[in-house]
Formats: sequence, C-alpha cells, structure tokens
Amino acid sequence: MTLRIYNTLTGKKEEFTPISPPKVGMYVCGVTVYDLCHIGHARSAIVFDVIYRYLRHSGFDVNYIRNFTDIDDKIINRAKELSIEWDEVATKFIDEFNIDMAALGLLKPNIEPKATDHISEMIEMIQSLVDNGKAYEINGSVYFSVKSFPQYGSLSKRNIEELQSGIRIEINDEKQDPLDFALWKASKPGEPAWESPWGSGRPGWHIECSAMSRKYLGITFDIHGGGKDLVFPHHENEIAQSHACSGEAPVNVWLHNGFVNVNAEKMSKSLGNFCTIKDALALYHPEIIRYFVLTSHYRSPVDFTDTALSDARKNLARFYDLLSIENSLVPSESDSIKSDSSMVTKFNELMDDDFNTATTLAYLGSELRKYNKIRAEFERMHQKSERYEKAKHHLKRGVFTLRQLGQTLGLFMEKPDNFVKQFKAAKLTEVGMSNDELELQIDEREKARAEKNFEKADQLRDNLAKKGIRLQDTPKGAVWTVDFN
RNA sequence: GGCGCCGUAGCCAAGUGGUAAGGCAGAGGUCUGCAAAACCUCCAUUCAGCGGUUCGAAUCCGCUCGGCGCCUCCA
Repeated sequence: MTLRIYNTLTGKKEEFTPISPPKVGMYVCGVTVYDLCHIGHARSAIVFDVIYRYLRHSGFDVNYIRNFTDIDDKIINRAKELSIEWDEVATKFIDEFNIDMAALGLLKPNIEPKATDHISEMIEMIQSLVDNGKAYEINGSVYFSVKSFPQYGSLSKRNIEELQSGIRIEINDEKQDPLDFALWKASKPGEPAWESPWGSGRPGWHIECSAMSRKYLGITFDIHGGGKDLVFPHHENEIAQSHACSGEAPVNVWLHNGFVNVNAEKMSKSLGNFCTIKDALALYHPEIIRYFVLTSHYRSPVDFTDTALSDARKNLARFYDLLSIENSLVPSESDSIKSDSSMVTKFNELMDDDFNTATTLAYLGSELRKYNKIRAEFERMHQKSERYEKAKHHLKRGVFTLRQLGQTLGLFMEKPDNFVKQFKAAKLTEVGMSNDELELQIDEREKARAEKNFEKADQLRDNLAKKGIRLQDTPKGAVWTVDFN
C-alpha cells in the first residue's frame, strides 16, 4: 500500500507522489513570535513532527522547512506594550518557542527561516508581480490584485463574487478592491522599516511564506501544511502570489490540522481560553501530551480536557510498563534483534491511510495486550527450559518493535525505567515522603504479611493507596508504583 | 448573511458503499491470603432526526434540528 494524504485543495485523499522521489519538500507555517505558544500550537507542531518522522520512516528524504514570522503588527504592538524593541520581542519568543518545542520532543526542521532574513527575496517577488501587472503600488504600499488571479478561492472553496458580497468596507481604504491584500506596507514613522523600490516599509504577512518556500524548496514543492485557520486567507493568498509570479501552482498537497478546543470552542488568544505549552508541561509529561494529540485524527478537532489527558497518561504508562522489561531481557547473549515484520507492515498500512495515528495507536494497544500476555506466561516459566528461551526471544522482538514503531510517532523516547521513576519521584514529593520512609513501610507490611497479620498489612496498604501509592505483591516481593487513576 | 466542517455507547474516539476498531468507566472470571497489575469474557441490531438512491448506507443525495469553524489576527 502506498501513502495516501487528504489534500485540502481537492478535498480528497490522494496517493502521494513526490515530484522527485525520494526527495520530499515540506513547508509548514510556523508561528508569529509575539507571545508564548499554547496547546493549539503544540498540536500543530506535534502533528507535523509525526508526519515528518513517518515520511522519513517511509524512506523519503524530507526537506522540512518551518518559518518564524518575526515582523508583524502584533510584534510591533507588543514591543510598545513592553517598551522594548520589536526585534527583542521576536528574539525572546523565538527562544521560548525553541524551549517549548524541545521540551515536547520535536525534531528540528531542516531550516527555520525568519521573515526578516528574506526581505530581498520578498522584494524581488513583489517587483515581478508589479512588473507583470498582478500588483500595484499606492502611497508606498504594494497590493496584490485579486481580480488578476481568476483561480482565487480554489483552496478555500470560495469565489471572488461571494467574497466580495460579504466584505466589510474599511474606512480610508486605499486599495483598488477590498479583496486585495498587502504585499508591502509603507511604514509609519518609528516603525521598523526596510528600503524598497517603493520607499521604506515592511513586508505583508503572506509574501514571506511564498518567498521562503520558493527559495528553499523551489517553484513547486510537495507539501505545505498549517492550521485549518490558515486556509483562508493566508494560504489562498500564498497560492495567488506564487502562482501569479511563476505561472505554476506552488504546492501539490495542502495539509491542514484541526484545532484544539476547550469546552468545544477554539482555543485562541482572542478568546482568552488558552493553556500555554508551559502550563501544560507543568502538569503533564510531554509524551502524554503527544499521546493525547495522536489519539485523534489530525484533521478532527480535539477537546483539551483532564479526562482525555488522564486517559493518555494511563495508556502511555501501560506501554512503558511493558517496555520496562527490556532490561531484564538483555543479558549476555549478543543476538541481534530483528523487528517483527508483520507488526511493521500493519503499522505502515494504518499510517499510510492519511497518517491515521488514532487507529495506529489502537493497533499498538492490541499488540501491547498480546505481549503482556506472553510476558505473564514468561514470568512463570522455568528458566533454562526451551520454552523459556523461545518466549524470551519472542518477547524481545515484540518489545523491540513496539518501541521502534512508537518512536516513529515520537513516543517511547524515554528509558522505560526513567519514565516511571519521574512519576514516582513526583509522587513522593507530593505526599511529602522520602523513599526510605516508604521502603520502611513496605518492609513493615512484608513482615506483617509473613506473620499472617493481614489486617495490619492491609491497613498499611490502604493508607498508601489513599495517597495514590499502589502496592503490588509480586513473586519477587512487593513493589510500588504510582496510581494513574 | 456567504462558505465549510461536525453530530457514532455513560465519556473519549476510529470508520467515506458490504453489515459498527480501540480507550476510559462498568459487570463477571483467572491469578492473589485479600488486593493490585496483567490477562480472558461481556458491554451500540445501531451511527442526531426524517425522507431518498442502492441488492446493500454510519458512509452517497435532500430536508430538519443541534454544535463548531472561516469570512479581521490566529496553529
């Protein structure tokens, strides 16, 4: 089976055929750096991180570009509020963005271009649009003439007439047509400005992506992604500019991710209902957030709720629990482990269907159950028996493959022991108990059990359970873990 | 007002023509001193409602109701 991707342009799932395989050019709209990022940004970043990882896993040589919009009205306004320079605002929030993305375990794109490093490329593009009559200059600003591009609206499924009927008339609008959008904005005194053939000014929002994607990926490239809200007008405008400039459609496949909702409403700055990535990371391990994101399809909206995140935590913990047997399986023998090809095939098949991480995760969950069963039997077997060796090999292979496949989703990146340890440490801090104190109680209970004083033993266990500490009596003695319920 | 998306069990969520994945919660069982964990079994004759197309529809078409998004900055 080959990879099929839902293309916003056609509204259908299509077989993915790169322009020059195995190379794939992918451009994803990044963020405007004027504030901290919220979970919505995290979802977008995680979705495209998984797409990037999976494309590489599938043998593509991906050139992944994600930009920073580092000049914009919001940045200028923010600078005024904070009484600092606009570029300090940009630098500060680029740093914060990088910290957040690293914390979320995202792979770095190949190139992360900044708009302000590409002014000359933008000017060049704007000039050629002016030269061929697709754009015009008024009072030092340059606008793209939407009417000059008849295909306008093809991405967002609108047409020029209906857009015109719904337009709001702005006061003092100098544009020839209300639909026209700025390629270059004349700057007011005191605003950041660059020299251009039309006087000093700064670029409009949309032109940066056209200029940078063309520079790094060429006139026509494979994939362009971003949040659903960018479809109109941002990506529509990008298509218009780039196409009008080169005569070619700039992008083959347009990919858009759905929103993160809070109480079924879009999470956004303007609604004030957002949770920053930093807030979320204070509560949840990065892979829990990733797991949560991946349990829904990337195009559907997701509701950011406590129960959804708790479910994700519980399931992730189950995987890590199985993976943690790795250590006990890696003794002396140096046999190389091969991955379970049937599991890999199935995984690929599910992911090939428009990156359906929800079904993929469900499938990995069924493999988890299967191997947990083998694990339970294995732990009861006599060592040195033939069956034991066989089961061990089987388990090893399963765990190895599970881990490998999880990692192509950006999951199971931690050492399994560490994953649980973090939660245990956090729990001890939470209940204000040292590890020694806890061990003492566990010993005490073990003694009580040995003396068949079950009443006392159960009481000790119940007390710990109330604190969220779960004791489990295993053949190897009592162990404790965090109760994820 | 225009355009678009969505409505699947108590909750979350896959599934775009072939007879409803999975998770959480719940019930029973194996294991256990009892538990826990793990495993096994069960848990939607039905996919907002009403019509239509079809041998066959959650999936296609129409209408109704409900929710959301875009049309202004937005992942």
